[in-house]
Amino acid sequence: MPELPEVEVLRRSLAPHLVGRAFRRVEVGNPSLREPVRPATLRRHLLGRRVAEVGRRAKYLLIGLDGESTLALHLGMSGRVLLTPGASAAGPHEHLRFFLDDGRVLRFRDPRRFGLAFALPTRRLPRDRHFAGLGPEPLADGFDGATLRSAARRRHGPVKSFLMDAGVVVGVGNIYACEALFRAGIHPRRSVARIAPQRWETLAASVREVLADAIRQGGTTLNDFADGEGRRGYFQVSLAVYGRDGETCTRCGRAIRRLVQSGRSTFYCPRCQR
DNA sequence: CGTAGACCCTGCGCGC
DNA sequence: TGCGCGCAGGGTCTAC
Repeated sequence: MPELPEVEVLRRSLAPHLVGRAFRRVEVGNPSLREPVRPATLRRHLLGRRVAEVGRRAKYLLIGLDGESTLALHLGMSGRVLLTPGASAAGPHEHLRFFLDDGRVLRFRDPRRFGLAFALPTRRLPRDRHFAGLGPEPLADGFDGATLRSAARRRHGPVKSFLMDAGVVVGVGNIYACEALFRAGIHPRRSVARIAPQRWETLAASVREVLADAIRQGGTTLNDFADGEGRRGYFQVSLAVYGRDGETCTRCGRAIRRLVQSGRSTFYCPRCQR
């Protein structure tokens, strides 16, 4: 479900409600996410602490507590985080519940259980194995064509897989990789060794633009994405290629095609993308 | 070293 | 209606 825009939309929806709140209780249902949830560790870091900030790194939601500890949540493919007014019963696949001092409950639901939830001292975060190998944030200052071009040195393979490599740039998943390549007019199978410097600039700009547009429109709700208060996104109506196999290209009218790269579907326009 | 494929898990929509 | 298949927004590990 979530790429960078969806996590960012979630972050923005949660921040005003979480900042200043304290954690009263932590309940763990099924602890077997991608890595086992450790209830005792969560409680040690969270209980009695107040939320100082709600941040994001790559596709991780980072809830900072009193500047000392951080709760990291990753939504995997099917994760959702919801803030509800009261302590109603756990819904299906609701694996975590965080009870706040204002009576509200932060709930983590994830049917496929590819998600993650862990807490750690904030100062250790940069060296933590989940974050240590991550590339730059595409929406931060300094991300440009040169960033991508230098990451592509001594590499080969298709540009689409390259864009989805979190060591190159974070937050770009299957939807936005397809959309950015369409905007840049680059064929997803093109080798990174055969992209001219100017086209790297175009691609970097396209990545930033498509992510920013998606955030502005509340993210992409293909199935069930919603922010912390249950509001759905509407960027899906702006998707130019993703999921549009066989439909016409909005720019040239040719049929959008689908192919498979590294086991993932890729959608592209055979005329607009070279 | 970098890259491709299998794999983790559940739910949904489709064709038969 | 029921069933099997393919597919799904992510990331990691292994084999080349």
